[in-house]
Amino acid sequence: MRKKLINTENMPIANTLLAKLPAEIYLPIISKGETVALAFGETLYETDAPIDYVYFPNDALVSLLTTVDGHQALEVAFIGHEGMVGINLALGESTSPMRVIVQGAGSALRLNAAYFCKELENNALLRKHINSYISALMAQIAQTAACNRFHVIEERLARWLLMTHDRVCSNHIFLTHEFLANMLGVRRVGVTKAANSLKKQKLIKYSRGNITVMNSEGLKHAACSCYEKLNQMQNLNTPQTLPET
Amino acid sequence: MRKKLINTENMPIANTLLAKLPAEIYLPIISKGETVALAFGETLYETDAPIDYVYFPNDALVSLLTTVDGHQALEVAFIGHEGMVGINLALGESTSPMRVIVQGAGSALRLNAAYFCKELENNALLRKHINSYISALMAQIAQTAACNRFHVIEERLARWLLMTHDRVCSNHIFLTHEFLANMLGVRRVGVTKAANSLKKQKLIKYSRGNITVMNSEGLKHAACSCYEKLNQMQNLNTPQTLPET
DNA sequence: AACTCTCGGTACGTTAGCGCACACAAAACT
DNA sequence: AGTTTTGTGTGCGCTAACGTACCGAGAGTT
Repeated sequence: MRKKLINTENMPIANTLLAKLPAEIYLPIISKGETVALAFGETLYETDAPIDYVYFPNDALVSLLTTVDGHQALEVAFIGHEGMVGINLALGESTSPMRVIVQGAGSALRLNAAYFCKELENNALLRKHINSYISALMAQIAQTAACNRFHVIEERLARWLLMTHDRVCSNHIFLTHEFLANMLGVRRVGVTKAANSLKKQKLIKYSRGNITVMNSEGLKHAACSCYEKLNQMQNLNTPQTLPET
Repeated sequence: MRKKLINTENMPIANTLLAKLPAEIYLPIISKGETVALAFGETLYETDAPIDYVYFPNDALVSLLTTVDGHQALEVAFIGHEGMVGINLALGESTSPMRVIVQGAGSALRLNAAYFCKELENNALLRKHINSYISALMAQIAQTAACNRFHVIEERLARWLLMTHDRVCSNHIFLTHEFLANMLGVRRVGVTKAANSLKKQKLIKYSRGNITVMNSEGLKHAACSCYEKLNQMQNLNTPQTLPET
């Protein structure tokens, strides 16, 4: 697949998983990979399809989805700059058990599968960090599962918007209700109702796919406790509030 | 903690994850561990508590649980002879992100954490198998999440009973509705209603915690498709039907 | 300017599951 | 034998979410 490449000359590594490694380790890795633009809606892996590349998102946002028979999709995990996409490769599997899509356009460092595996084998520190991330991701999936079971749509929507908001580092999010419904595993109408309620509380505003977070502090109160919990799991400290629009 | 040890002289290794390894690898491992009896209801790890031992269940059954604020527990994964308990250790974490309890009494091979880590480091084949299991477990958690979201209690109950039934290799299961409610993340009354319905269909019978599977084929029809899917993920072929009671 | 498409709002009847409370019988304890 | 505890059944009102369907307004197209 053709990819738009990005000139990385004067770009900081925004992926914090890689950034945790010492420069002498991540620099060669970066030089071997390429920074690509991931487009909104793009599918990185289909269910059970081979993993050709792994991705370390910078400002891109990626979702892991499960599907069941006739139902919609359901997001089970959320990957931003704190993580990596394609972990199954690190576990010795060549395919992805889930559908993986780009949920927020942005850039990511892409490594080809063979190189990544080789690097992983030779580099204990990299392995250590990746393993630790896998562990966190599992915990995240489990927490999300409980959240989906117990919390109402409005709380989950608020959480979801916040998590996206934190990672794109902008008050603007481009997402339709239809799309959100697929993430949350509910009807579009359900999202519309919840979103409307948040709008009435002046926490967000939106129009035809353009969502703006107006009051992120307020949104935190509207969200379930899973927001804080998931942040802690990923060792993300809740970022400082951006100037509101 | 004191543990009832079991004489393993003439016992086959029933744990199929270990059994997949060549004898020259698993025999030393077994000799270094001890086969312990896990009692029903026992907690192996609390949330975020250290992992002192890992377990390879034989006929014991273990559940991974998440909890959220005021709500009940929710089972996110199910581990029997096909797996191992304490995988986070294999990922370099010393604590368990979830509560882990014994859901079906039985025996398991127990290894202490330090020995397990050392063995894992020195033994690439073991590592490979464990990693592959971790990958399957993640997929299982994700699938269970979707199941909990989309399927009705009765289907989920049927699935759950079948999965237990398959692993204990007996038509008898000792479990109260109360307990099941905690696994499925629903009210006890919800379980009672679903169980009653299955009973009326003559698929199971029960009385005060003693559940008997009467018609496992029928139960498969009552269960959601996740049953088959989860079995495939764990490379379990659906076991042959036991003589019905 | 007319057309089409996409996105969001609203409405209606239905239902699975909730919270709660009470009843009853088997088992366990004293 | 009497008392308490535990496991199951039932009932009632309530609500979040469902399926479905229709409508209107912005945005893009020709």
